[in-house]
Amino acid sequence: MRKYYTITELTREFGVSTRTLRFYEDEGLIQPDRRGRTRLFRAADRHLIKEILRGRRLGFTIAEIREIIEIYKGPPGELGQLELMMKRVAQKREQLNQKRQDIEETLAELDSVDEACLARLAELRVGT
Amino acid sequence: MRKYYTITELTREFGVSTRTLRFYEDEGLIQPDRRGRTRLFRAADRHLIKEILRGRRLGFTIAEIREIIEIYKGPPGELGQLELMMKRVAQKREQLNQKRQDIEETLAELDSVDEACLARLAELRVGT
DNA sequence: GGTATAATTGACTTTTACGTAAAAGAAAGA
DNA sequence: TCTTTCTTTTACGTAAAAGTCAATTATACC
Repeated sequence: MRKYYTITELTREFGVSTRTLRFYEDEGLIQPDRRGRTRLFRAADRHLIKEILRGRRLGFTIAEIREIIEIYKGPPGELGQLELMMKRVAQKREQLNQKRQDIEETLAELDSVDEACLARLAELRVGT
Repeated sequence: MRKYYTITELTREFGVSTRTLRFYEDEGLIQPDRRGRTRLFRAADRHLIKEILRGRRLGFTIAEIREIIEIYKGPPGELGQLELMMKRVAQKREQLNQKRQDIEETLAELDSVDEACLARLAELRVGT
């Protein structure tokens, strides 16, 4: 287990710019330590970055990603808060299910395009 | 089968603005007919809009959505083109598989959050 | 101790995907 | 005919998510 990661280590690992990581810090998504003015990222920050980029790939906005991250921060103690949290989880789950369905549909269409291509290729080989 | 849809019919059906549909036309994603200056959308346009919005939900940019739409336009005749097309299909499939994996991971984390919530609820009921 | 190398902040710019407002034509109902 | 209700084009505006550039400041290596 390493203690700290530098910002450029992480930009290389994840293929993002330093500007991006600083932007995520400004947005409050990560809170790296400091030694002087230099940022020191811990494993927790690194993990958060992974989750941010995952959300980004799925087309979530920063605001939506923030929601997801706050959900991860663990269940609160109070009853009302707990119910609110579970409602949010249910909402996110619905969004994700919608996206999953969108993916399945798109993949199915790509499959049929692929088949059509193969069919056309076969025709060409026979010599249309 | 209806012949034409007006722009507002479609905005209501899909919950988007007229500006959005005109924007998609400017971008060359749809090509509605005209009667005078008024746009008349056919079933094919309506179907394309569905696919555009599906891509949008998945976080694809307009450029990426355009790529997908051009793939749908059916296999070309020439060999080189066919191979290029199949390569593109394979690329899109990879992107979608990545997104699917992202979704599964996120859903799994939401599941464990949910469990933690339920556990905490049970504790509260017993009276911690 | 000088000189690359890496990191910082701050400000300005850019791109994407529309929103919004203005001005005007066309169709439809009272 | 008057008034709504749609629709159009043109043009400018904007929010999100960084990119880019400049001016500094440390750090590290030789």
